[in-house]
Amino acid sequence: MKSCESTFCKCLYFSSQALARKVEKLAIESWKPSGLSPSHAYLLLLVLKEPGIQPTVIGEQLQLTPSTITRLTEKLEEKKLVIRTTEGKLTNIYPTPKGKNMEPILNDCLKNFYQTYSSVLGKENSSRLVADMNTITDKL
Amino acid sequence: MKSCESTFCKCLYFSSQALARKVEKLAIESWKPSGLSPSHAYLLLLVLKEPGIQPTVIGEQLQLTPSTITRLTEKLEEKKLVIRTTEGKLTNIYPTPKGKNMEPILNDCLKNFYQTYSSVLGKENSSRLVADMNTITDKL
DNA sequence: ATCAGTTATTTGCATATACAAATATAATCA
DNA sequence: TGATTATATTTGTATATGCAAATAACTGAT
Repeated sequence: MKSCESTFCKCLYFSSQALARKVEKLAIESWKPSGLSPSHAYLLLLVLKEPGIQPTVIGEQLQLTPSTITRLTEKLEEKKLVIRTTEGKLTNIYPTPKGKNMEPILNDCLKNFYQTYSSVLGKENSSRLVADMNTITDKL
Repeated sequence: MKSCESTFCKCLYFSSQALARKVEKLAIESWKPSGLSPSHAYLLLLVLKEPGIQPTVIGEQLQLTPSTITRLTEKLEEKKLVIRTTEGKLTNIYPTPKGKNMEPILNDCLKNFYQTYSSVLGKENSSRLVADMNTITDKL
């Protein structure tokens, strides 16, 4: 499957959407062993790295809106991987023991994902691309 | 809003998702004058360029699945911008007169969108980025 | 101490998209 | 010709995500 060749399809809209979808597929594949979707997995990784982290902070890190974080967290809570404690207007999210046990497998998945795409694209290329995309995201 | 700075957030998954979301927002803004979402607008542009084009072909061009094309087309049909005619297993999609009238405004939106992002990023940069992203999408 | 404004989180609703299954048609080959 | 396989499209269902509004709590000025 080649990318679109017509004039107007060669634009940032398609390129970015199409790339994101392809990468998402790859990511879903990579995280299958954990039983989590990439977003859930990244959220859990973040909670493991910073136990007690708050939804807003997670949202900034993952570049997702607060409501999305709420939804993702709910699901992780259902699966008993994290717990939320609320005091005042703040909510803290902590990993449960079950969540902590996931750490090694999550790291494996992450490493796998990284290796898969960087072997396809080359380490240089892929990290340059990532850097470029981040720069541009910030600029827009 | 700066991009994520933790190690594992600096990966292709986040970069591509975040970029796609930002670009989508920009695109939504650009296409507002047409009253269509970017996907609908691009689909209509394609139908205007190739009247009678088939869903499968559109899907290849826009890099969306057939079912998504069906859904997008349905909405354009509701708005009386296109019509579908089915003979045998094939479906042809044609612009209606009302759809044809949209062409100038759609082209304006397209031009606007393009100019907005290339003025932010620089013409060189943005077309290189698009090219890179397409290459990588094809490789993955 | 109270009221206005600000911040953090959640909820209700809407959208875009995909996958898998269903349907319908066409093509091939024995 | 008839059976099987392949192709095109649609439908049912599920997911991720966002926006806007609702809650709830904190902050600061008077």
